[in-house]
Amino acid sequence: MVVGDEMVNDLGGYIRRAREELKEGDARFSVRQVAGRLGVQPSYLSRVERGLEAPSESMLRRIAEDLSEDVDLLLALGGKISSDLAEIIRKRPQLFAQLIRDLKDMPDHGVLRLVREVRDGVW
Amino acid sequence: MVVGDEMVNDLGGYIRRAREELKEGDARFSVRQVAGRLGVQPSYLSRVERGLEAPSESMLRRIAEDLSEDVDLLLALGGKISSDLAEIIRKRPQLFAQLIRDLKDMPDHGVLRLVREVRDGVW
DNA sequence: ACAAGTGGGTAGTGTATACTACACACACAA
DNA sequence: TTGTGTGTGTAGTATACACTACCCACTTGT
Repeated sequence: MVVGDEMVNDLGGYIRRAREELKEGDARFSVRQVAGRLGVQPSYLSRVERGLEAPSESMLRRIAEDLSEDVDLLLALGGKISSDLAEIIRKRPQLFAQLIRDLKDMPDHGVLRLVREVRDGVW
Repeated sequence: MVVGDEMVNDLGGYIRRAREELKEGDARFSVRQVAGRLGVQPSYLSRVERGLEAPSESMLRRIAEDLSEDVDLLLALGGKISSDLAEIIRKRPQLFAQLIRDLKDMPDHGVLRLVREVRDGVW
């Protein structure tokens, strides 16, 4: 046993709901078949969906792809941050640390405006 | 043995330089004494400084404090991201993912301008 | 000569991570 | 009633992480 038989977060529930939804009308989304495509044991996927296991980043990526879910969201629910983002931050740690901490309490639409500004090359 | 006796990054060298510099004029910054204050074995600190060990986040925080170094920088050199930043990102993963990826290639002064904008509440 | 301090070598340890292997109980269809 | 599919329970495992404990060789001051 791994995580102490205690719930980890709501990653599992999210994955389960996503899979079950896909399963309506497509039998290829049973625990067994998804697990098969992921290359893991069905019981493992089952435990993940019940929040008893914390999958690795690469596993979460495979799950996200198979279920057509957003990778960053799934990683976040799994308590991880995409390694490419981590690398970007690690290259300029103080700069990004400052920015991110300042953005902590900014509402979504504020951050989004910033994103657009950057995108449109206002700088 | 832990890391395979191969260099991990330049975290060790950075720490060593910082410590040696402090040691000029203050004998309280020998490997032994610093290790003592950190609550670890001298040989462990020695291995860290030679890049043979990857210290935990809390250890890096203690080191940074003892040597008056920047925590975010040391964490970055150690391949980690401050857990408070990670948490901020995990709360709005897609939003921050987009922003950070867009900022990847922006020069420092560009990001800094953004930081100032946010700080001055331009939004 | 000796003590005290310097950095370093080697081995071992407890705990967590990220899984696998196999078996079980139930439901439904042929 | 056989077999095929569903999800799940339990146990075990290989590897990595983050250190500790102890010993060693060398230098420096008295």
